[in-house]
Amino acid sequence: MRASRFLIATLKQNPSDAVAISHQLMLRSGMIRQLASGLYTWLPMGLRVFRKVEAIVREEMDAAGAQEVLMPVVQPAELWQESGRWEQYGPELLRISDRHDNSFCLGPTHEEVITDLIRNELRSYKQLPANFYQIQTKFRDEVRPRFGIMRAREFTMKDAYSFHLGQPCLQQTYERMHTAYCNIFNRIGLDFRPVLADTGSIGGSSSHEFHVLADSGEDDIAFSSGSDYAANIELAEAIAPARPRPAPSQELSEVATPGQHTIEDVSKCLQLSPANVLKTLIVMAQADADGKQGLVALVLRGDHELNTVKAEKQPGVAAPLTFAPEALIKQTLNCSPGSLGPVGLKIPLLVDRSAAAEADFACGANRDGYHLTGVNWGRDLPEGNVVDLRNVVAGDPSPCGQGTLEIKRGIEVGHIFQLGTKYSEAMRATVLDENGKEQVMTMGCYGIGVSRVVAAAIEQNYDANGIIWPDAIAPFQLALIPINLQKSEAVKNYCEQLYQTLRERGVDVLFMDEDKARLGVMLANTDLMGIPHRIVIGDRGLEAGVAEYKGRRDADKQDIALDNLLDFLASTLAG
RNA sequence: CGGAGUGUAGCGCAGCUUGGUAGCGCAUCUGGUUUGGGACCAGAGGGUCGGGGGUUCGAAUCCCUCCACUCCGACCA
Repeated sequence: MRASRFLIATLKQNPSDAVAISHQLMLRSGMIRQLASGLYTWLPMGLRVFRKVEAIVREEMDAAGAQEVLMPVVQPAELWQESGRWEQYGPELLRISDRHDNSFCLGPTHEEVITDLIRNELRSYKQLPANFYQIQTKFRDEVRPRFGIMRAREFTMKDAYSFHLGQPCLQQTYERMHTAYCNIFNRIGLDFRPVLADTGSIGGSSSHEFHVLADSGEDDIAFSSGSDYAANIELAEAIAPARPRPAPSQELSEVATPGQHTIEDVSKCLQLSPANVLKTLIVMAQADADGKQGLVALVLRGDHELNTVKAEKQPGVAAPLTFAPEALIKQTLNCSPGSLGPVGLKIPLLVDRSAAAEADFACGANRDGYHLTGVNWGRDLPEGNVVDLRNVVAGDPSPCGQGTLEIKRGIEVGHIFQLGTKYSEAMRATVLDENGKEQVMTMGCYGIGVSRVVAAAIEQNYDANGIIWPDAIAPFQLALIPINLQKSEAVKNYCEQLYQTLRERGVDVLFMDEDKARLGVMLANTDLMGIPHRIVIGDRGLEAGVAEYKGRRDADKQDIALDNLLDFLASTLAG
């Protein structure tokens, strides 16, 4: 490609409303422009990257035996009513009406449409397993779009849906997709991890997320130092401490702690470590048959953080997890939240494993302005109902039994689920089995955020000068930069010839052929755009028989003999 | 949805308190000088000052109202 015929829309200044690195660099390098909140146009430069990601995803999905389809973005309300999600899905689902006043939505995902298709097209168990995918625009009316492409309202997703008779068959395809996803992210060249994940609102049993590791990620991922165990922190199990609980050594006593409400205040005041001060959180209980909601107390060590996903899965706890309003706590328990404790509390108690292993601990006295010290489970209050309630922290023993946990930030770029029969059941997607009996199909679904991968790749690969693309998805592999193109016939002839040769060899080369372009501007632009390799050709070099080469990550440039240049590039670009 | 903020040339901003000819830097165009790491000189073009309403002789500036966008939080495949 000739730069003179290609939109290079780089910006020197950073647009003021971009915060995330990828958002800033995508705007500055001329990859995208914002149209409205959460809506972006892909410029030629950005689209080249996008297409390369798409191509890799497509190749690996095809190789894994999936078939490509393309389903509409606009979907009839009837299908969503059939699955029950027309009501379940919140305002994220953009609902629209046509001129006949029929209801539709913009698809945030395509389970309903594919299930509808498949129930009509597949009749026999002999056609299973089957896996269909598409690369399609999705729309989710996010409460707060942010970070540019990373969390846009309109985005592109590769979504695949598999159909099976029975769990074992689903398991096989699931594993095949797991492998395909690893292949995809390896080929793109990202540092990523598959991690165990919560299934969230899509439902189903087993689930893995694929995370690109980057400090700017929105998710916390827990890894074992001793095995390949990795899980989203939402899910990572905090196992009970290995050491047995020490025997009580102190007497129970009540101390005045006026005005001390937070764990920090109380532990300072009592001169105890926060780990030895238990906190008591009051949440709403599941409604009983009459629709009445009581309260449940959650007890954790002061230095630990409540894991809401774990808490709302506990029997008796309302989902979604809702903290009890302060007024209700005062009315029911006669005490403010800052002085609550598990001793003598008249509501159900759920005790975190680590909290249950504390002896001689402090906690609220259930009397405003007072705390208890020297409290011991079994002696001063009944052993509670001990469960896993907290977020793991770095240094915790890994639930796999080997090593300790380490925590890193990740950007979720892929998610695979075993859906089971949630949609096929609701929408009666069945086939005849070998006995001629109707069987509901078991489903899996597998997503990759194609547009988000582009942003995530930047979050993981940039420096002060701009983007550093992994070779596999760079908009151009090589920048060809002439010095004094308009003055030097020698430079012009050499570059034109090299450009032709490289094109014939299939190299994605960007020839910076604009007459008046200055060297500094070209170098700054190609760095900003993240082109992984560059060659500079000037009169001095030509006279000396060399071209200057620099890799985007290299500290120094190097001279390459012109005789050697094509071979050098062939091996460098391949590697 | 709660809190905060911003809308003035393609981008980044000043001007608003105290109403009186709409400015600066970058970018763009023309001419010239330059040319080995984001040049310089001279000139030019480009604005419904987010929209509507009001006050006033006069509104970017004061008042009312609507809209858009951003940030923090809550939320989230």
